[in-house]
Amino acid sequence: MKHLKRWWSAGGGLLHLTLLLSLAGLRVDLDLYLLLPPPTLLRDELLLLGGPASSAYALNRFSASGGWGRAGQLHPKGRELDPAAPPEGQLLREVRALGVPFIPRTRVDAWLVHSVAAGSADEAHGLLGAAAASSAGGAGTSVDGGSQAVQGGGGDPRAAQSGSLDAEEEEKAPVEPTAQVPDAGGCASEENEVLREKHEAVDHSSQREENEERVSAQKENSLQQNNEDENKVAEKPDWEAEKNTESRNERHLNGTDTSFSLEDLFQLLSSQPENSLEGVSLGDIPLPGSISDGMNSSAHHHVNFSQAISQDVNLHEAILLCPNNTFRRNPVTRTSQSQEPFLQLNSHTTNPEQTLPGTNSTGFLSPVDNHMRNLTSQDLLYDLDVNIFDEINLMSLGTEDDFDPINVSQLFDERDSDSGLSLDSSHNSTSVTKSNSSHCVCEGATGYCTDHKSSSHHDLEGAVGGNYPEPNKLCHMDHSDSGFHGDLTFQHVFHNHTYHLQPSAPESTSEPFSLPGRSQKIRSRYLEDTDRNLSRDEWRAKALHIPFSVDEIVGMPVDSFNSMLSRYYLTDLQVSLIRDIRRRGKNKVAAQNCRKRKLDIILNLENDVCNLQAKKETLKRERAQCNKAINIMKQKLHDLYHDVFSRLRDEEGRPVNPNHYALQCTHDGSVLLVPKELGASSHKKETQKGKRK
DNA sequence: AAGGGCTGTCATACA
DNA sequence: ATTGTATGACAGCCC
Repeated sequence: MKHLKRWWSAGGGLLHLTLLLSLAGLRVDLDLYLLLPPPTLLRDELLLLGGPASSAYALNRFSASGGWGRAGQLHPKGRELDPAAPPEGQLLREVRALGVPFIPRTRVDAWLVHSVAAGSADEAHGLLGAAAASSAGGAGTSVDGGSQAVQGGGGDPRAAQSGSLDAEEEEKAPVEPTAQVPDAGGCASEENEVLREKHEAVDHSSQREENEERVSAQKENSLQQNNEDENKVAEKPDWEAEKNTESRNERHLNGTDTSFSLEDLFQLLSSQPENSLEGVSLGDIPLPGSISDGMNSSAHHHVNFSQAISQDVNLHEAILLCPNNTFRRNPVTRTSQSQEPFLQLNSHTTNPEQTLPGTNSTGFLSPVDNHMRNLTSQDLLYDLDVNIFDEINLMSLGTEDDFDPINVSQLFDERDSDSGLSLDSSHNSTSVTKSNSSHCVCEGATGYCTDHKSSSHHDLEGAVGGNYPEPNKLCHMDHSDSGFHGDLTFQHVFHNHTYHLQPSAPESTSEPFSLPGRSQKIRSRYLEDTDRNLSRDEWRAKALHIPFSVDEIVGMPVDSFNSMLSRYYLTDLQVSLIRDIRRRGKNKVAAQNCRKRKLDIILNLENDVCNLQAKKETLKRERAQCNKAINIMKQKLHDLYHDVFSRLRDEEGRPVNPNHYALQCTHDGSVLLVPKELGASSHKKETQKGKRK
């Protein structure tokens, strides 16, 4: 934390940092995510360092803060900004106001957003805000404060600053510590204190006063204007953003990529005097290619910035193509190692110097860079206040795709509550799909999805885990392996788009986003619905940043499952949750099978009943027929009997009385006329003899 | 609003 | 002892 404070307090260092953040903000959604370890590892490393960032601590903070009180400061619904909400960071709110997933997936991502938004980097806000807004609104979705900042930055740098500052003040004004949010009140005030400290670290009081005056005047029109901007942007066709991406990809594929790279930006910025950098916005930078072309019209500012920000690929190109880059690795190797979270931790520590070789060459970021270079990973992690990490963690949770902190808190608090959502609910047609992964692959060498739809993918799939490779493909985690390589910082690149390509995911369906003609509102609605369709376990896994998908956890063989648990460095809480997810998932499938089986049994029994009833009717008919035949035969026998007796005569010629005599058949086939008494007795004797035999 | 169906989850027993 | 499976019971959601 002291390093951070040093950064904040040191003017030049702060400028460098803010510029670094600004530049990183161009790829906050990408580069920093690549360079930083997953929060789990951060927390674990903190735990190893003796820090209180254990899972239990996190949970305690979680519960102590009123569930997701802190995270609740972040608007669960991106577009519906609550003016009374506590400060969550201007940039964050701007981005979230865009309704697009500018999502800090890592704690440091969130920290970047949070820190910059805290007001200590106002001079960079024009850059970062515009960059973030453009990054988030890469598909031409910039609205609200973000668009204001961007539009201001496009024409006049000062206007860009003021625009972003205005937007910031607009957002901050209603969220003063006295914000009337009961559930997050305590946390809000606490966080506001932190924000205030950060504000005091950098003196922008004069600007703030000016802006506050403007805010009071513009406050009334802000919401209306935001709505207008939103509607305006919402009507922008999707093909516009896709067109930019396609053109960029085309240029990249043709090897004539003249697009604006971060390396260019570094050089441009480094060529500027440090003092003048404060007023630098992207609008001042002569952006080559289509970007600069688009800058001619202020009406296309946010689009141009989208283009500029969408050059995130070029950051990787700048890194990958750097001649000093000793950590470049062939894609196969990177892919093979792209799934190891632990390596992301290493990449985190190597981030400052290894991921920005161009900055070293230019010496642009030397103060910060040197400072960062002197820091070990433990220093960085230990110096960063654990509370910050927890905040960031919650923020990152809260900012991920309309994340509803209340829901998550309920997920943890109310074990008995049922979401009523099946796993398949996330696999329905509205689920985020991986069909867009091909789009990501086309992004070029980085293979990273830069548009917001891809970002949402990462949130939905990456956070929960997406499609990780089978454990046998995973690199074995070895903390003692200090010989990490900087190229591991790119693991997420391949990791992300690789598991997007995994065809095994049952939820893979065609993404509606790829359909032309759909409005941004539909997209946002779609994202919201998609998030809502996340099952409880998926939310839980997402909340704990478990790097496996629920389907994987459930469907994995026990050997692979145990191997996976042993290979990954997971907290007890994560392991417990994974086992619970597996148990619940298995049991859910078992219950489904059980019910299906029960239904089948019932159906079979009903069929049996029907068949037996039919058979019974048939047997009844047969019995009736048999009885009828028997009666006929009886009648015939009776008639024959009387006919025979009518013809019989005794020795005196008199008719034989059938009541006194009976006809008896012998074994030799002859028929005897015997008196009934003798016949009865003889019959008895024969039967007795037969029994004796 | 009541009720039935569906689903997820838990507890328990058993293999 | 652990794990998976089966099933009754319960609760929540939806129609």
